[in-house]
Amino acid sequence: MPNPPAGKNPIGEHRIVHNCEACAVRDLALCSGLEGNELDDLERIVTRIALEPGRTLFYEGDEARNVFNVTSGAIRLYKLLSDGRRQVTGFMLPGDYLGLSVHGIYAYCAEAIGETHLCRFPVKDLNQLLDAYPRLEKRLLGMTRDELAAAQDQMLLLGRKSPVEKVASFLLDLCGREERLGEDEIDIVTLPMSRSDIADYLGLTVETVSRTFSRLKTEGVIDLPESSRIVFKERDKLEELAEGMI
Amino acid sequence: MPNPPAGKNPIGEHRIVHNCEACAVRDLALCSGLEGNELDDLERIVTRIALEPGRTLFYEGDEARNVFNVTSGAIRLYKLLSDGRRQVTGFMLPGDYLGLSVHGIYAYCAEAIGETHLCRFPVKDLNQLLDAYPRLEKRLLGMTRDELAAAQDQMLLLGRKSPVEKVASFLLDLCGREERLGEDEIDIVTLPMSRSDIADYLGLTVETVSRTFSRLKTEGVIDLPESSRIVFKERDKLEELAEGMI
DNA sequence: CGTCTTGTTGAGGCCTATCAATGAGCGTGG
DNA sequence: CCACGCTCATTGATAGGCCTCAACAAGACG
Repeated sequence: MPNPPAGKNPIGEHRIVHNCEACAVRDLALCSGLEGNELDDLERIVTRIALEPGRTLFYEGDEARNVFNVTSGAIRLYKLLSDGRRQVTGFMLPGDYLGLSVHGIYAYCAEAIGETHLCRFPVKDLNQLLDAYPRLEKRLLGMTRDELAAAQDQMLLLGRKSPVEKVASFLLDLCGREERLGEDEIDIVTLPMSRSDIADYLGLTVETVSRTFSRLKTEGVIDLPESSRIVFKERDKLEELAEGMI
Repeated sequence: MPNPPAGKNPIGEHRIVHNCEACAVRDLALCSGLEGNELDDLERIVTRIALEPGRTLFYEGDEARNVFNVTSGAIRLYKLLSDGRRQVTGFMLPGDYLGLSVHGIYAYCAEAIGETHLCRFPVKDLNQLLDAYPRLEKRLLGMTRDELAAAQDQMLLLGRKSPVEKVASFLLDLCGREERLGEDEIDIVTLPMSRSDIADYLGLTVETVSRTFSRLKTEGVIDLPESSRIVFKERDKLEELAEGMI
């Protein structure tokens, strides 16, 4: 079931895996735990799309016609204040599901960070499947619940943690997620997002984020071979920092 | 519907309204939209409980055996850091549902603010009902989704809003919720929680919260006849403040 | 090689946290 | 009934940390 052009680069698309069975995020995504008919029916309503870096998937306030599953790349979700202040509410990595809507309206903006591939499901069709396959609905509930729990952790971070604690938590969290994706380079994190994205995610400024990275490097807790690669040199200390135990 | 002693006093329990049909939060809670058999079965597994002020319902990390629906009073949900810093992640009012768990473990602490009544549902029993009644599962998904959207708003608040903007947003939000509960005193909000609760909810200190209330009062935006009663004198301005438009 | 974007580092000021004192409300007990 | 002590809220003074502004460095790209 190929394939849909998006962005300027439709060529990339036919390289995308076409069937759920072989999908890289098979065990993480919405489709996790489904079998046979369920998967076939899901596949019937899915469209694979690709986004080039910086491309907007949807805006807060748009009519929520679709939900998505990231299969590769990364998406930033964010909300804006009228004067341009931005809060990144999440980074969606392969396996993550996005498209939260309230009253049929998207609750945040979604933008591709790098080149990103997603599965797109029309809400209308998906709702029918939810009725037919309780397991799918349970999966959706589970993913929503997990995301809510993550949001609560983030509230603790935003409201009560210091900049170092925020950065340490962020790095460890990202590391955990990359591990779950099968990245076996333990203790090395690759940051797909910019300092400005990180700052807006942690409720800080770019300068503070940058200074904090530098400080952690100076103290020997991390190494920073490139600006987008973090090596954990003292994971224990990082974990203590993240929990405010230092 | 009087009134109930609590905590140590199981006697209170039988005084609480016994049937969902007559429940005050019938249209807000988990049970909203259910009928006949569904409601009967739900009623079969429910226990009404009462909590005195300050009483803990459960701790973060406890095994999550139950979920709850607030029927009267108010609950604060919070998370703690090892050194005692606290982040209140939400205030649960009548009609709200609580008991979020991940891997069967509660994701936050829950404490009664004032005298509070709740419906308690054993997760085990509820899960069986979810299988039998898709509508109930949809309702649960809907409530979880709404709460996730609220959490994202709160992230924006915590990460990017100034103290005045935080307080203004908080007051308006609370007002909206009280209105939905049928409080018809428009433009008057009764705060069930302390300044310290508010501070820990907004990522501020008590002093800053107090100063901000005073400032809003001085500027004529609100009135403050008692420390727990807020009168909106210029709602428009408050709304502008909340969205950072001033 | 120049330009643009992104990241890092520096200097300074403002805002909020901190520390401290006072005031208000409430229950208890004299 | 009022005095007392307790908790909670408010207000004041101070200081420290993060943001702001600014300059510089490092890549990315044509």
